[in-house]
Amino acid sequence: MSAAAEASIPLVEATTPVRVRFCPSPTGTPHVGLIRTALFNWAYARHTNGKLVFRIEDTDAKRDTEESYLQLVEALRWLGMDWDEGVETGGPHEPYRQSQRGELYQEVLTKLLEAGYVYRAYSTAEEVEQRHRAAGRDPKLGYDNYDRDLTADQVAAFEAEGRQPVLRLRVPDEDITFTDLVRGEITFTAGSTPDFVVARANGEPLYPFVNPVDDALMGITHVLRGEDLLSSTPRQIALYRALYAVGVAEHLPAFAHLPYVLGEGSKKLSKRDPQANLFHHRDRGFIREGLLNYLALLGWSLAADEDIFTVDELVENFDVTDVLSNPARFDVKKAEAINGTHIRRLQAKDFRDRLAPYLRAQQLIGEELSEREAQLLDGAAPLVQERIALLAEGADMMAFLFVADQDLPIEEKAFSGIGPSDEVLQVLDASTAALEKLDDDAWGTEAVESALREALIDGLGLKPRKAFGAVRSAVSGRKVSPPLFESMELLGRESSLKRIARFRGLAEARG
RNA sequence: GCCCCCAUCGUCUAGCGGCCUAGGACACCGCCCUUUCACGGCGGCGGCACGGGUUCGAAUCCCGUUGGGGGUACCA
Repeated sequence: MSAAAEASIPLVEATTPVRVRFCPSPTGTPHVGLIRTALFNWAYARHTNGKLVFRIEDTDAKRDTEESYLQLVEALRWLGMDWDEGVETGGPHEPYRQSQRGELYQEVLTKLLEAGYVYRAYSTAEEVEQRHRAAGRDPKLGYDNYDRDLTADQVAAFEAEGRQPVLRLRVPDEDITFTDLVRGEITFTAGSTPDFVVARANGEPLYPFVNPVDDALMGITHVLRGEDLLSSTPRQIALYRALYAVGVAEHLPAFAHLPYVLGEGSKKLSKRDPQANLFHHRDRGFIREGLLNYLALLGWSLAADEDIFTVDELVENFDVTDVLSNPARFDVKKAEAINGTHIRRLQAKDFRDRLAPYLRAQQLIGEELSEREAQLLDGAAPLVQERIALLAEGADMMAFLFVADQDLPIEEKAFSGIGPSDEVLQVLDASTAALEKLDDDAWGTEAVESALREALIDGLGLKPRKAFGAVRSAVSGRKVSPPLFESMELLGRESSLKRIARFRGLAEARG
């Protein structure tokens, strides 16, 4: 167990086929930072033609939930990040949920214990602190490695007291250095890593143990994970060396610590913050192309003068070594802008299909599209596609088409800014007169436009900006709507006239 | 306290010793286009945290300071 022997664990080589993993704990709804980590792992696997393993670290029964697990799976599937081995799909290293790998951990623990890399520790936290005080050291120093070399008598005495020992790894008293793929060489000074607990007194193995053990067992070559785990790396390296010595690990994986995703201020985006919730963004109408593009931009970039790229371009160009080491703030405005660009790039049919669920969520259309609903959706989709950044906005913007004339909500703002009341009535009357002259079969965008222009611009001498405001308010109930004439064509003659009449009544009543 | 990470416009970033009087994107502000809102086009505002080195030359390398963040658990 000499230091030299431990240090001889081979590193992963450039030619080693890449095996990365995504190993979340199912505690709560998927966080965008976590998803960004998944994305980088996935992109790296695909870029290098390697494998992505999807493992679940559910060793904390108190916090893990099945619902959260299901959400994780749903999240990856929605975003199109497929995995080669893992939960749901299986693979050569099953099972992929740590809660089902207890026996494996016990075997490894036994090997380590027998080889002397792990030892039984009986000290309580209070005793450790007392010893620090007695020696004039800072009591907050952490474990003092006291139980490393207990004599047989001491052990017997503790056992006789009925004390249940935890298991600790013997961490070599030397500097631990490794080369982080995003940060370069990092050295943790000797003595800053106390012997840590690998298994509770009741035998349950802990995260700092099971995570590297599974990585070793599953042949993981590159560990791309959050920056928060950077400081646990020396412990893991120490463990890896021991695992190598007992034949469980064949190499030390390369590490890459990805920068944090920050929220407001300089704090890590909190799980409590709605911005952190992946599904919140989906519900608002982010599409996978847009969200993935934005998330990738948090720490990585494709080119100096282009922020927009496809998932394929990401995969083709992504390399962990290009990831920045400094944290990035999650900026919804920019995320939305990028999403809007991707929405505009969608094929008309594709856009229409992706919009439908958002209309359904607002109960504007049924499960099965009626002929009329399909017609409205087909007609209105191209009208909103270039004016929105989120799908939910699109549904919102075309909602007026899907409600009955008498039920159309008229926003308060729809009455303001469209001119004095008598002028509004005049505009509405002139519009009605002009539109009534159009037959049902003559009704169309062009015809409506020329009829209204003739009546309002030429007839009443109004500026276009002024002229159509009242009609827009009447037809859509809003100040802002998709293009008016197209909207009226979709709505139809009868409906358009009814809405104008209804709005006229409301406007008149208001005085 | 100790250990570790980070530091370019408000934000995300390009930059990896001379191409930088620092480029792009989002946001913001003008103007143009225009039936609203968007889209699109044009222009503007705005940054190398600070101090020392190294070098003919530093945003780029080194050291320090300051400021942020993380860890220091029988959580993950």
